[in-house]
Amino acid sequence: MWFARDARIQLIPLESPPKTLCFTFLATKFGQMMMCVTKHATVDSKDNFAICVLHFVDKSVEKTYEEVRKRWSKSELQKDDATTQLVANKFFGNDKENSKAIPIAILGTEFQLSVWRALADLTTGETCTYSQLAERMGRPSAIRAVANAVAKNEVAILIPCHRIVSQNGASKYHWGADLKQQLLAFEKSSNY
DNA sequence: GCCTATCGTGATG
DNA sequence: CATCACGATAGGC
Repeated sequence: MWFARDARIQLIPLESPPKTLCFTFLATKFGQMMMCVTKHATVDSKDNFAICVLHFVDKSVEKTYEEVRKRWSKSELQKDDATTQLVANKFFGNDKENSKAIPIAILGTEFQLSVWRALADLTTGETCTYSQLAERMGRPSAIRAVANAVAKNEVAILIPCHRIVSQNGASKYHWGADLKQQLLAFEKSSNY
């Protein structure tokens, strides 16, 4: 499983943590991932599921689960392969047409939302430094704060935090700097 | 390489 | 509330 190139996303701010999160583990091109989806009331449609969490399993499923559980301690995590897989197929299927933007439910401060929205503006393969991003947001001196917010992104790939690199090439990543490089290399290659 | 300015967050009392 | 420590930084030396 992988995502369509230039997939469009729709960010839906949450006012409070969802009561329940359905989750499953998915096999992807770059390894196993944990995905959580939630019903949200903001969109008026019958299939109103939004993606809430998309984490790489870099150590073990237990570790990943534990991390997500801690972050979403107010929500009940419910193993639900069927529901989650349904959402995944709907938006990530190879043969699906991605006419619809992928709904992503996010919970964060105003500042964090603005950082994540800025991330969503980056195109596939495009990179940007932390300071450039800060400047783009009109907060040129809030570089460290921007980095903090970038690091707290819960939805890997779709909210492309891997496209932010440091000015000297150090370039850290929550799930490993090497994975970040792989992702960027892949985005720049022609076989996306 | 080390030093420091910088600023939003979360923890703590 | 007030304070504090902490970064996926950057720039000066």
